[in-house]
Amino acid sequence: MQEELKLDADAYLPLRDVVFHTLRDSILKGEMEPGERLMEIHLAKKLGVSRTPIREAIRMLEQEGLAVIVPRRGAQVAKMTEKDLQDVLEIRDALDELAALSACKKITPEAIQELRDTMTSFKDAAERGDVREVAMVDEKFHSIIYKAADNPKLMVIIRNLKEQMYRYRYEYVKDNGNYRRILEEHEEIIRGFEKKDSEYVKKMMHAHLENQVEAVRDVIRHQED
Amino acid sequence: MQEELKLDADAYLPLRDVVFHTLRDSILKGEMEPGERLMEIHLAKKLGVSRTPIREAIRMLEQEGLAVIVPRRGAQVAKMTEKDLQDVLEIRDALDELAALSACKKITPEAIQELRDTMTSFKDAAERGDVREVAMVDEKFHSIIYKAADNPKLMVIIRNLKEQMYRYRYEYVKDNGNYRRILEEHEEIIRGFEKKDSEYVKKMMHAHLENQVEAVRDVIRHQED
DNA sequence: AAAATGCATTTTGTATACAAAAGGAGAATT
DNA sequence: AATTCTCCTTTTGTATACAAAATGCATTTT
Repeated sequence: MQEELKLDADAYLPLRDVVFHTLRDSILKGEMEPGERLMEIHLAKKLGVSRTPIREAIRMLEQEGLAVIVPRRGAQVAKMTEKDLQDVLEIRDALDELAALSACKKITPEAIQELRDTMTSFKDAAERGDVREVAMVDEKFHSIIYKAADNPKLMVIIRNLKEQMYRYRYEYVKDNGNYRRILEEHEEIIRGFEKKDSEYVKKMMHAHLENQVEAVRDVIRHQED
Repeated sequence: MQEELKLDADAYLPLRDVVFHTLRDSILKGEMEPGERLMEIHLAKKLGVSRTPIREAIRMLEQEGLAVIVPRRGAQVAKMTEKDLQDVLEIRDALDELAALSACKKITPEAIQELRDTMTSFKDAAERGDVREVAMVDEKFHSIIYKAADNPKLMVIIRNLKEQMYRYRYEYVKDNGNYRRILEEHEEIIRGFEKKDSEYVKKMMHAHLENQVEAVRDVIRHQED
């Protein structure tokens, strides 16, 4: 009796969440382009639900910075200028530094081992040329650090910022030439954690982000509006 | 004909915004306490509108971190533990540093003069014992810096974080003993801007925030749950 | 007495209806 | 030809109705 209690905890999901995830993925994958209008009735018909959950999902998207709502005029997929992106990256830089410093103080040997494990997965995926996997492992590496920083609110903010850049980031990890560099930087960061050398970690984390900055900037610069 | 076009631009405000502001003020003023339930029908009757704008307002409050929604169970005014507050302050510290550094690079002589002007207003208000005015002027001082940093997204995030602390901050400025210290710190920060000395500004800004941290921590520590 | 069950009530989730504003196309005016 | 005006369509804002889940309480059961 005791074992089968725990049947799928998220069997029920409010429609607004389903719609939210659907639209969010669409936007992040680039299926819906920046500037594209999000019309309630249209989306409602397309997804087979009423306007209510659509409206709520759109508001959730706005909260994530993925949609912009103008009263009485509806919502559209958020556009980003190069300046916007630069602004976001500046904030991420500051917050990743904070996360790294906090993590440096609090990180456990187990978490450091986890970081090492991701390195192995990263190498594997890189050798296999599995781009999606590489991206996920990279993501995981940083998640471990955020978790070690032990500041949930910080995590939420960083996740939000990342999401806003996500659309423009795709290209970066694709570029195989970067794998080696990323790997080395991760290595350095781990070393910093082991030595509990805050200043070192800080410097390495900035350098690590700096490369992404460059890459993303290229992507956005070459896109046509 | 030309002149009377521009009659009050915000004559029309969606009800959701009106409700949002009403509830937000209630929460910030402490009229609605942390943990208090936000029930749709109840609020709708109380404010004389339907559930729809109430729901949307509640979702906006969640976005600001002032409410917490649990699906199928409704929303309540967000509670904050000391740890939560500490986390928020940590982030604010990092972002205020960023803002100050950016501002230091970009600030104009005019903006510096504006900062000086707020000093005068601050002294005035302090002498008159006008607590509300003191708080507003202090707010303005920092707003000038955020504006000079020229990063709208940063501004939004900081405003959000401030809002989450607001309820717990009231007591701080009330304490007259702090006026002098605040004034001196502002003075130092301005000096840093004038010298374009990033490191100095950074140090002063941290010190400035540190005092708030202490004060707010006291407040939350002495509150009963 | 404690735990489990069932029922009534409350509350949220979703759909739908109607009102009001915005947008666009074509006719009328200059 | 350009501008204004009017009407029609589209779209959002708000209210309301109904369904489904959660909650609380009394009752039953152990």
